[in-house]
Amino acid sequence: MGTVKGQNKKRRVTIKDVALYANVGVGTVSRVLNNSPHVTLETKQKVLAAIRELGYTPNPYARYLSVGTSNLVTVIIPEMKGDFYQMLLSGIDEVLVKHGYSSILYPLYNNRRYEALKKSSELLLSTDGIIVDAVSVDGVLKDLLNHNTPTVCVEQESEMFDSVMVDNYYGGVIVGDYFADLEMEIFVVTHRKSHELESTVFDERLEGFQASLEKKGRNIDKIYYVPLDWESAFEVARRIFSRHKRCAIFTTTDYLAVPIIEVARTVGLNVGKDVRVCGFDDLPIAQVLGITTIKQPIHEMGKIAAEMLIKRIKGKAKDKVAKVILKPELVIRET
Amino acid sequence: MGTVKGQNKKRRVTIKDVALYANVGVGTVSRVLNNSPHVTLETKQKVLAAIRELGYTPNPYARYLSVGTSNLVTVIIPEMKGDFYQMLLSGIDEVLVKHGYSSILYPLYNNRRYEALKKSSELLLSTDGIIVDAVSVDGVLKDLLNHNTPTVCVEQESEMFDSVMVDNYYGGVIVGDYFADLEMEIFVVTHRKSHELESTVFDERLEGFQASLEKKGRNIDKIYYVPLDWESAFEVARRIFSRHKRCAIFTTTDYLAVPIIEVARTVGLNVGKDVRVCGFDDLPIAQVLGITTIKQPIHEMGKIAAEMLIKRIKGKAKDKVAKVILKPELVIRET
DNA sequence: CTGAAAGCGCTTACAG
DNA sequence: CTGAAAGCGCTTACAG
Repeated sequence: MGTVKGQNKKRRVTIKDVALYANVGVGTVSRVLNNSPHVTLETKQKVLAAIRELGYTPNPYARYLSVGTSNLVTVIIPEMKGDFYQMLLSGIDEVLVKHGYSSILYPLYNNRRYEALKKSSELLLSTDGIIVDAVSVDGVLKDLLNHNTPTVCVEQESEMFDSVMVDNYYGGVIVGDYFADLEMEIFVVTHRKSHELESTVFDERLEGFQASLEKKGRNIDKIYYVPLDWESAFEVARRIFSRHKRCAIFTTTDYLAVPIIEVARTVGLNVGKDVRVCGFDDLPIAQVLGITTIKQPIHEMGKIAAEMLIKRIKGKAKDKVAKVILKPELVIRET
Repeated sequence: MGTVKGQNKKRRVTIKDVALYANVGVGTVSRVLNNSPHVTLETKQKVLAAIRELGYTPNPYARYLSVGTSNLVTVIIPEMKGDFYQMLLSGIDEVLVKHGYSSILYPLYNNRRYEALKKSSELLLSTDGIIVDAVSVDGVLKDLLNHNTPTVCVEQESEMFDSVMVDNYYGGVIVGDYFADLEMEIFVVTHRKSHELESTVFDERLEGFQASLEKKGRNIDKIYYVPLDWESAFEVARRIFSRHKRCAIFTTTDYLAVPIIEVARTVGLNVGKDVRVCGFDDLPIAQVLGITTIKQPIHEMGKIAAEMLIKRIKGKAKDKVAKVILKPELVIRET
């Protein structure tokens, strides 16, 4: 079965081997591989048999080189904890799949992964398109992104690429308007962008909140900055409730609201009355725990991003950079 | 800059253009691209300048075709919620990066993504190696995986590939031994594998638990099956504690323990006394909430998987399929 | 319907 | 140190 040519190194079986084995030209093999209608059933079966016998698998890189398209889209996200990214990605996938594309994920949740991306950026970023959530395309990713490959940004603005985002500042304003009338101390639990891979959305939400409060003659009594994990949020929550039995807390994401509520309830406070909590995002968990929050259309945002990208890929987009800004809204629940 | 040859379609600038522009051969351009030491500083700078002027970016697919290696490893996981995968991936990355590889992630959290994987499997799975967590390689992925590309399995056994996992059955046994002495009703909250993309670890843990209990003459009073999300776990928790004020609950992952404890505490039960809860995994959240649990070395498991894979890639592994089974251990905390 | 051949954009011995 | 050329494994007009 096919003379091994001299060396005993395993040589990959190629389309040529198949052609030889099936007694046809490589073009014909390629045609059955690509389901071309212009092949006799007979030859087709001959080729298929050869493929099976030889255990042939096509080399996609060669194909790509030839046709110049991978049907792959790279999605870059800053981390993968929580429900947010799964929701976003499912929106993206919904439209991508419809157009025959698949997505690969690249979470940039620490510096090591950033370094790895830089090293292998070429292959990872040479897909047909790129969607970047939160991680700054005009900043850290600037030198990695190729201006010629279609790119769209989510949760951030960009001078170079299309973008879709929720008006985070405005979301903060809504919460401020809501909290301003409450006769209690006002705290914020948020995450401050601490290194360049992180998102700025939390800061924007905080700014809007602050501005709205000021306008109404109130101010934030204290801001607690925490890393984006529950361990830290739990600690802060314990600290808060050991001193304060009555307060309103704005957590700039529902993710951080969960521990706050857990601790408040554990120490016996009446959440919704003595303690008021407002989150952001409207993650599934917010519905379960009855968290008052700012709803943003995550799934929708993913769909829009993918649609913008497809447009760019197909060359149907305008030259000008497009920008879609979605409005968030307040959802009042028990907390 | 550079005459457009006839048509006005944007043609990608290639190594040839650079060579022409810099007045050198393509081989030389390639050499500076790959940091070959055999280039004069002078020509190197000439080439670099040309690259900059022309805005050249190399085509990685062509490179791959030529050298036959991508330095990329594909990691397939069943979902991305919770801390587990980030821990696993960081273990994998730690050793991968050391060897010059980068990882791309493919979460298979729903059927659409599975279909997309099938469609684009060639490119996605033609990296230098593959690590598959939980999703059955001998089952659903069987026809997608190429026997020639190095592959290692995590959290599952395989007849074809190397694997590393924790002894989940034994972990269940430990919990059983621990619960058998408790004089209260025994419940289980777990997830049952409901479609083929999901993991079987929960079932294995449950089996071990059941076996151990039986041996000691006890049995599970009720098993609650839930989807792997908090929404459902919260519901079940409310159901349980509306009827039972005293019980021991084994949740087959810490992830499911969180809502249980939250609800128990909310309704005023003394968790650790009236209500006992034991989780599985020892996720960070388990430490924060003081959850008694079965600790499994997730990060370590990732490292081992990557090391096995590297061995296969370098051809240094034995022919026989390797299997590493790690032992879990009980960590007693407040609950 | 099918084969021979050119081409995709790189890398890498091989000469010089 | 550097250039010309072969080769990586496909696809796709072009003839037939």
